[in-house]
Parts: sequence; structure tokens; C-alpha cells
Amino acid sequence: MEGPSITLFTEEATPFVGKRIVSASGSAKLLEERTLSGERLKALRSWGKHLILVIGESVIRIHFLMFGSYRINAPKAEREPRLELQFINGGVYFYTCAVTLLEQPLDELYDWRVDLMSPEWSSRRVSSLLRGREHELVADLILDQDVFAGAGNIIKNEVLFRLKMSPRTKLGDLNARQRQKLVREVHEYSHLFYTWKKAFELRKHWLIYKKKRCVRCGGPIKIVKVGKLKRRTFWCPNCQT
DNA sequence: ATAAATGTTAAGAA
DNA sequence: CTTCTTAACATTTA
Repeated sequence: MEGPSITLFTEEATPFVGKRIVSASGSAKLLEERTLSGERLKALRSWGKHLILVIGESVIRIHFLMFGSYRINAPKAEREPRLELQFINGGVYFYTCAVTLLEQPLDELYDWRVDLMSPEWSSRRVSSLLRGREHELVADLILDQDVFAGAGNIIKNEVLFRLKMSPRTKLGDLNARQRQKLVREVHEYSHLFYTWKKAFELRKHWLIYKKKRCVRCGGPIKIVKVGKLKRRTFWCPNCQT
């Protein structure tokens, strides 16, 4: 699950912020050491692909990894959530996710300037983090959560295509202007992802991800696995050079 | 129906 | 000590 989806959750779940937890259950180990029921959900935040729940004096991080999912007021049939929180006005359900207790203050843990969905996101900060990484593939850098927090493989694929950039492009192949453009495009696309996902029309807007033929030239799309991360990369050799 | 994937971490190997 | 590889996690989609 990519960053924009986490932001959407925090927005959809705002009716529960400030509310007391009536009951907490699920298979998360954390429930054995922390009693959440009776505590108040003080804040809901996100950083990249991390969902952050501030509950009483505890700060809990939820990561959905590849297969995780959430529901609000409508649990999945016959499936025990990893974590379920009931409030007086409804409930949230988290499935197949990693639930972790955070011990450090959020501001020490997270640099909000790299979170693509944060109002504090800073292109200058991101650009400065890219300095010295010219030998690395753009495809790997986009997935680096310390640089582009919240970008996942879909965003990576779509950004590379929109910039007409080959998956084998190294950061060092770009001039200053192109580099700037890259940083801005990852940010821009993350927000488009958010808007489209909210409207349930994300897939409709995919230009290359999971496509068999190029929307631009009609040619066949290749799938390559490049860089150190070796994630699936859809590539039109004709349009992305 | 089988495989592969919107992802990360930790352990073990080199 | 650092870097790379592999497995584990576990569900949905094609």
C-alpha cells in the first residue's frame, strides 16, 4: 500500500479522533502489553507508508506492507483483523499489517520534509538528500523511503513513464533541471494518486503499470527488473529512452 | 489454479 | 565491518 492510501485513511477516520476506545481486539501482540480500551485516540497521522495512531500515552505504527488492508465500519467477512478498535461511533479494522509500538518522539523518528503527502514536504530537502547518489538508478531512488517517503512501485512506474525515462537511467544521467523535474513529478504524481484513489478511479489512470501496450505509441511494453531493488518495471523501449 | 505482487525486515552469506 | 541475498510474512488478482 502506497503513501496516498494511508493519507486517505487518516482522513476517512477523522470521526474517531478524540474519541475513547470502547474495545480493542485482534491478533496483534501489542495488545498483550498495552490495554488500549478506555484510552483516547488522540491523533491520527501518517508518514510515507506508515500510519501513526496516538492512543493515550502510546504511539502505534501500522505498516500494511504488500498485502495489508483496512476497513472502516465494515469489517471483512470471516476474517480476524490484526487490530480492531471500536469507538462509540464506529470502528476501524486493520488486516495483515505490522503493528509496532514506537518508543521515540515522532519528530525524532520522522523527517516530515520527505513525506510526499505532508504539507511540510520540501523539494529542497529531497534534492539535498539526492546529492552524492549520482551512481544510483532513479528507479531505486524513487523507492527509497528516506528520500521519497510514501512512493511505491506504482508511483515509480508511472513517474518514469511520464518523464519518458528509461528504467536504466541513473541520477547522474540527469542535468540539474531534469533532476528538479524528477523530484517535483514524484510529488505531483503522489497527489494525483491520492485524488484518483479517493474517486475509486486509480487504475483507470495508469499509463504503463500493468499495461501490455504503450498508450502513446501502441508498441509492446516490456517488464524488466533493474537496480538493487529489482522490482517490476514496465517499460516502453520506444517512448522511454 | 498457480504465480506473482501497491513492501519491509532480519538473518545469514559473501 | 559492510554489502548482498534470501526468506518470511500472508492475501488478492490475473
